[in-house]
Amino acid sequence: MLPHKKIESALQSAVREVLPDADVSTVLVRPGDPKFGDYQSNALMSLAKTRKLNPRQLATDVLAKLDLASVCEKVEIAGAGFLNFRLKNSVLVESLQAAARGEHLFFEKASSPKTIVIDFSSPNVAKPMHVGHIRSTGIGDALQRNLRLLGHSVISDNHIGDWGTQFGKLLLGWKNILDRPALECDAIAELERLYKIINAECDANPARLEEAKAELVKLQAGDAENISIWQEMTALSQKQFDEIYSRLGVKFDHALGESFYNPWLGEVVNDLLAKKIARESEGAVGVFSDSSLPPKEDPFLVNRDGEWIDDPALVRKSDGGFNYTTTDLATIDYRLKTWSPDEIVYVVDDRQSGHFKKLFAIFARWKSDDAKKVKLIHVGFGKILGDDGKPFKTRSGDTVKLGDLLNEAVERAYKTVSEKSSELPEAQRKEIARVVGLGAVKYSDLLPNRQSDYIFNWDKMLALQGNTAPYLLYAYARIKSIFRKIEVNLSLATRHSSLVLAAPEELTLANHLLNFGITVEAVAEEFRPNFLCNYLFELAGKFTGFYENCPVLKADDVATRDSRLALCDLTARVLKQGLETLGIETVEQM
RNA sequence: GCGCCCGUAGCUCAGUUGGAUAGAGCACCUGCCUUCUAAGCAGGUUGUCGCGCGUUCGAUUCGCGCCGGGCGCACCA
Repeated sequence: MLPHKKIESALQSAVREVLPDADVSTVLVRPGDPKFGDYQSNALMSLAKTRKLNPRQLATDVLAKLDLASVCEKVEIAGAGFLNFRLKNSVLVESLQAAARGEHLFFEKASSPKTIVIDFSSPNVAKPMHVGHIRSTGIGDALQRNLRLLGHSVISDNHIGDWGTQFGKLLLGWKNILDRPALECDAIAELERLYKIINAECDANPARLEEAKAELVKLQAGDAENISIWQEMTALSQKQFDEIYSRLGVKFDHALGESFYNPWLGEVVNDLLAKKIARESEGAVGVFSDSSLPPKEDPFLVNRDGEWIDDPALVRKSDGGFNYTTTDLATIDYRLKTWSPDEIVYVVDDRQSGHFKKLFAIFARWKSDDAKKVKLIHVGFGKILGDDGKPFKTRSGDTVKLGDLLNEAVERAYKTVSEKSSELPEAQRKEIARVVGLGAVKYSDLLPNRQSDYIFNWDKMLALQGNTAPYLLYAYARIKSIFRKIEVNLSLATRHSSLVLAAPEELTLANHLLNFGITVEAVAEEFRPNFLCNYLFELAGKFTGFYENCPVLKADDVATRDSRLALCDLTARVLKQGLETLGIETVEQM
């Protein structure tokens, strides 16, 4: 058990002795200001507050029942009622040695693993994946990796947009103006061309729009020719998706697109109608407010000029077609029946938060028993902006294609690595550029708090100074460089050497290694990969402090050298594991 | 109009149950390569945490009201 868990557990039982009815689940310890100790807890102050007790007195009482002699130095009460803990050096050393022996890597599997469906990426068929997809794809992948690391059973599902009104226009275009050679050359570009032309025609000419709608109706009715064309378009798009995902190293357990749920949509609407959850309105079918909430909190009401009016979620259009709410309801139902998850997590743009509020509310009304068994979570994120603070576009005003973006990142990284490390063979520089370029894009997207919009900046993400992927990869490469300079069997020997932690930089680094688990748990708790980014940046910084001040290969004696080698090795392993959890590869040299 | 999100150093952003003196990077200045990768490090300067009120022993964090910005608001997803 990791030291902070031992402290927590002892503290919780001490609290139970003093306050038998207290909920100790919030009695936690956190890394604190090193000046006060290695860990601190402020939980007693909030406990005292709700019970109107004197916080310092409560701390004193709890302290009297607290037995941590084997783990900590003397526990101190400070300020209004903080508890400060400082680990015994022997405990710190033993924890690192256990890690060096391969017994753990400073994190523990969840005590009660959950089954979690995570829904992310969701690109659209017949459209190029664009820069915006990096957000859902990168955050979603980092979260699935993080949750898996903690031992949860994760089912990732790519809810591809392979069904919907755009196919009416695409079919019309395919039948009338398809350029076969162009399709074979660049399928997505050709499909995009068809869509743009027909879309413009539909805007200008209502008759054209009717033609497109007719194609859509035929498709939805199962017309053989239209189905066959649709299948070809889907297959061509899947090739594009596979190529991007393979570059990004992103894997899905399933890719059940919208079309998969098509057979159940009619039933969903009929059931909603039968249960009086939905009703007809202006020829469409929608779910309206059930007046169970005050208007302000009711997702099915909106205020127009001082008056609360209906803002329903439509589940069937007046032309008989279905909306994405219908598909999403069928999807939740399918997922519950198929996987019985504890949670379903949607990594989708924050602008759709209104949709998810409605969706979750409808599901709770539709299948209230099932809804109690699952937590539906919308993990939203902000937009990517350009220098001007407006949505990130190319110079000509088009959306930036994801493939182009990745190419440019790798090219820029190649230029830098060729300048800085011209002595490396070209093939190796290319590989470094690939890892650094892709890592930089992913990392810069994961670093900001996901809720906020962020400004895209090539120079910043590829900079080697500051909180960037290249900086972290560089720290890793410097460690690996040390190991290249020693014999192989010596590096094996260090795994069993005993550690001596004496220099302040060694202690700081060692303590920080111990916080890896707290960090990945926080990421999983709040679905915020940026916590891990910041942890790794601090780790790299603390390693650099150690690296500058504590010679490893030229240490004064063999024991110190081996101890420091072990510390280097552990740091490298945590960096590698952390980056891998963010979906970022490492290089041995750069 | 109503709802949601945001407002922290000159710029870009962190800030984990409310907690101890609010932090990074960039930029600017000064140093450090006959010692493990200088793509690095050390030091210096930088704040009415949008404004006000409230809750609290304690508020950047919670509540209310303003101001400023973004997004959303029935047959697209």
